[in-house]
Amino acid sequence: MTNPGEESDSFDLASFLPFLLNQAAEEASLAFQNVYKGRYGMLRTEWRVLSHLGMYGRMTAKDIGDRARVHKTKISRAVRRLEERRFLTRSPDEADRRSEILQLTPAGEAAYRDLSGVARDYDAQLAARFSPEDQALLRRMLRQLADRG
Amino acid sequence: MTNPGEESDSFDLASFLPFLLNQAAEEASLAFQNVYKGRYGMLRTEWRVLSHLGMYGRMTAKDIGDRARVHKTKISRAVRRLEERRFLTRSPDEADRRSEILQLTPAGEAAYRDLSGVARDYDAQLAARFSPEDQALLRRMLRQLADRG
DNA sequence: TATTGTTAGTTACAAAATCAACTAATAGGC
DNA sequence: GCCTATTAGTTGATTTTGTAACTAACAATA
Repeated sequence: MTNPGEESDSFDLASFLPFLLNQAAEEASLAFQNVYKGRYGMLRTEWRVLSHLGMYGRMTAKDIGDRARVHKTKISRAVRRLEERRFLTRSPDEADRRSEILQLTPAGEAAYRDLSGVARDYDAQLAARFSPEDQALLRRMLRQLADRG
Repeated sequence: MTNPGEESDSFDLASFLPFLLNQAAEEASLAFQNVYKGRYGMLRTEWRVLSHLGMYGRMTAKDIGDRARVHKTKISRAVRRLEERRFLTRSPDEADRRSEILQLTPAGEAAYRDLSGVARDYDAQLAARFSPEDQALLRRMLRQLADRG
C-alpha cells in the first residue's frame, strides 16, 4: 500500500510548474480583473480583445485570436458584446469578405486608455517585488514557456 | 484621436504579467491535461484533489480547498465524481461530523502513482530549458506571486 | 440551555466555456 | 470555369463554472 509522502520520490506538487503557474496567474489576474469588471462590466476575453485593438490598431477577429491564443467562438462572442456596448465597430474587409475589420470607437479607446494605465501601474506593482534583473528574467522565462509548450 | 502603438506610453501588453502568466500557465498545463483527461477522464480539479490526497494523505474537502485554493463547490463536485469512479472513499470525521475524511482507494493510489510519475517527468522537461539556478529562481518568484497577490 | 454566529458541505440556478455543425467566402488544382 | 478543400466567423447544444441559498453541525456566550 502506498504510504503518502513517502512513495512520491521526487514529485513535489507544490513545486510542480503547471500548478505554480496557475496559482500565480490566478492570483495576479484577480485584482486587475476586478477593475475592468467593475468599471466596464467586461469579461476577460473582452478586455483581451479591447487591449489588442488598443495596442495594435485595426485587426480582424482571426488576428486577435491568433495573437491572444483565444478560440474563435470566444472572440466572436466578446466582439459582439463589445459592439453592443459601442466599444468597437466592424467594417467589411475588402480584401477578404469573410472577415471584418474591427476598430475601437472613441469610447473604446477611452476605456483602453483608462485600463491600460491601470494595467501599467498594476504590473509595476506586481513586479516591484523583484530586482530589475529578476523581473526581466521572469518575463523572458514566461515568454519561453508560453511559446509552444 | 488615439494613435495605436503610440499613446501607450510604456504599457506593453506582451509583457504584462497577468497576460504572460496566463499564457504560460495554459501552455504548460495543456500537455499534462491531455494525460489525466485521456487516461482517466479527469478534469483539472479532479486531478488536483487526487494529487493532494496522494501527496498528503487523508484529508477533508476543506483541507484540500485551502491548500489548493479551490472553491468548495468545485471540490464538492470533484469529490463526488472521484467517488463515483471509485478513486476515493469518504468516512465520517469523528471529531467533526460536518466533515468527512477523504482517502484514496487502491485504484486512486494507482492513478496517483501513474500520474505523478508523468507529472515529475513533464515538469523536468518543462524546466529543462533553464539553468538549475534559473529554475529555482522561477519557482521562487512564482510562489511569491501566488502568495496573496 | 437558548441564542446567535460561524463553518463544512451540498444543491439549484445563472453565467460562461467547450464542441460540433453550419454558412459564406476563398484557394488550389485540374 | 468547375470541383474539392480550407478558412472566417456564427450559432446551438452540452458541459463546466460561479453565485446564492440552504442544511446540519459546531462554538461562544449570556
